[in-house]
Amino acid sequence: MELVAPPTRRDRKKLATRRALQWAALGLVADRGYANVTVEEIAEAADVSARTFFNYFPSKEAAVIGHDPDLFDTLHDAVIERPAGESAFEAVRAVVRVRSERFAQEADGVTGDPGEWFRRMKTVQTDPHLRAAHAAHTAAYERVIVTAVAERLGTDPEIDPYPALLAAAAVAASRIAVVYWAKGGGVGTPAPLTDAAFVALAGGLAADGQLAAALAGLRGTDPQAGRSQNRKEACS
Amino acid sequence: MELVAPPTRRDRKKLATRRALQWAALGLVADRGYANVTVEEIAEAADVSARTFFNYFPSKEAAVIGHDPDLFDTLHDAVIERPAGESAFEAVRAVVRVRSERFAQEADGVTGDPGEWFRRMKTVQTDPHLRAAHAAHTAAYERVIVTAVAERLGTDPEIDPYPALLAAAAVAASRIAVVYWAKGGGVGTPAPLTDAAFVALAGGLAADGQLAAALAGLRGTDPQAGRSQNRKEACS
DNA sequence: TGGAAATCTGCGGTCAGTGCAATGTTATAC
DNA sequence: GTATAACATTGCACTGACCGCAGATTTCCA
Repeated sequence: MELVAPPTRRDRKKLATRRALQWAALGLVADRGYANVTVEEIAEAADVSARTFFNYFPSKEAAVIGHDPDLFDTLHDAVIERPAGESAFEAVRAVVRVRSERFAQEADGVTGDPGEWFRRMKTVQTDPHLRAAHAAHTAAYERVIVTAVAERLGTDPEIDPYPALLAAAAVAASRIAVVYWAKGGGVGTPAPLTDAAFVALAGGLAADGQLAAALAGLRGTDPQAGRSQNRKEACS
Repeated sequence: MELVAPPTRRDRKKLATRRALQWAALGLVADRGYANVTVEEIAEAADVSARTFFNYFPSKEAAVIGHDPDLFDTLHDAVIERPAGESAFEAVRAVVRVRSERFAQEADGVTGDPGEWFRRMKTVQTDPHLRAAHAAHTAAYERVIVTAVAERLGTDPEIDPYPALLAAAAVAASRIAVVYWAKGGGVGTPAPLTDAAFVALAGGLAADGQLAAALAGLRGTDPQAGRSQNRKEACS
């Protein structure tokens, strides 16, 4: 009853194994830290052999991060296929916004436990090794946007820096919005924060005055976040 | 005759070994690709044991990327110690600008061969593994700026997203400026490009009109860059 | 000149990641 | 329903990154 091709039993098993590995990897790492979990243990928890693990993910990092093999192609196409009337800026904003929303949906979706999901996300942002892996992933994301924007504009990204700047701003806005959305407890969707970050970045970071509204939007979404810490504080 | 402490023989040897390892790593990787160079070969080329390699660098990547252990502390302090009259925006811009310039100076400095230096930089930007490592390094750079800005402003970066946005924009501007400066052959310093990227990012990405001047600045610096490619072109 | 301290190195070990070949499982043709 | 092709799983053996340790060597300083 699917749209394109009914997924066969093989496909279903494959997807299940993939999810099991990913979920096991995240869980174990959240419990014990990235360095204290072996691939063998992850595979064990998902009830497959260690060798099979590497048939699904190219590295231990990839399983924890949750690398979707054709996400990037999808994003590329999404930028290209936005209405021709839209500026590149609008097209990228729309695509990134949708991506943030879909990402947030996973918090509820994968299991019925958003709290567990947030715990694991926090791990990814905390562990040094995983932070590095995530940064690499984000950079790849950005590269996809660069080439898509250049293609859309018909310019050569090797010469025209505009696609690079736009992609950097867009990906940064998305990334920061999701982080602060999660810090605020993950209420609703990060889309308004994404928009606010876009406004802040693209509308003029320097003009502190005109920035206030956008930042108020970013801050205001998490009313329960304690302000006890909102004082000067050195962080080592 | 140094300012703080006369470097002892030990220090000099240590620095020399460090540089030798780094230069050997970059050279071998530029020749044969990251995956086709072993730590043992790098150590061999620098005339130390493989075990000693890991006394200098925590990983193979670090040697190629050229991780300076206390660069981040320096940058943190630089942001803090900018004149109190400056806005955070101006302070960060100044620090990032200086950093870009200093980075560019290495092109001539390390050896008398800037061409060789550019060849190796290109490798870092081309090889997937090194791109990932570089992205991770850049993310760490950005984190340092975030905490420094927050400290300077006396806000908590966990709550106030402004430091994160500013740092992201600054680091992105710096990174893109250096890349396009290098693509243009590395004439002069990347500082004007950094400024232009700052203007583009901070002054309003969306307003295509007002952006034209900044981008013209970015493009115009490499007059010899062939415009034969400056046509529509899909990049797979 | 004689230690004290830092550095270099070899050794043994763990674990990530890969190619290969055997085995098991699912899909398909008849 | 069975044969067979296609694909997935697994074990095995191997390379190479990386670390802790302990002994040898070099550099420093009194």
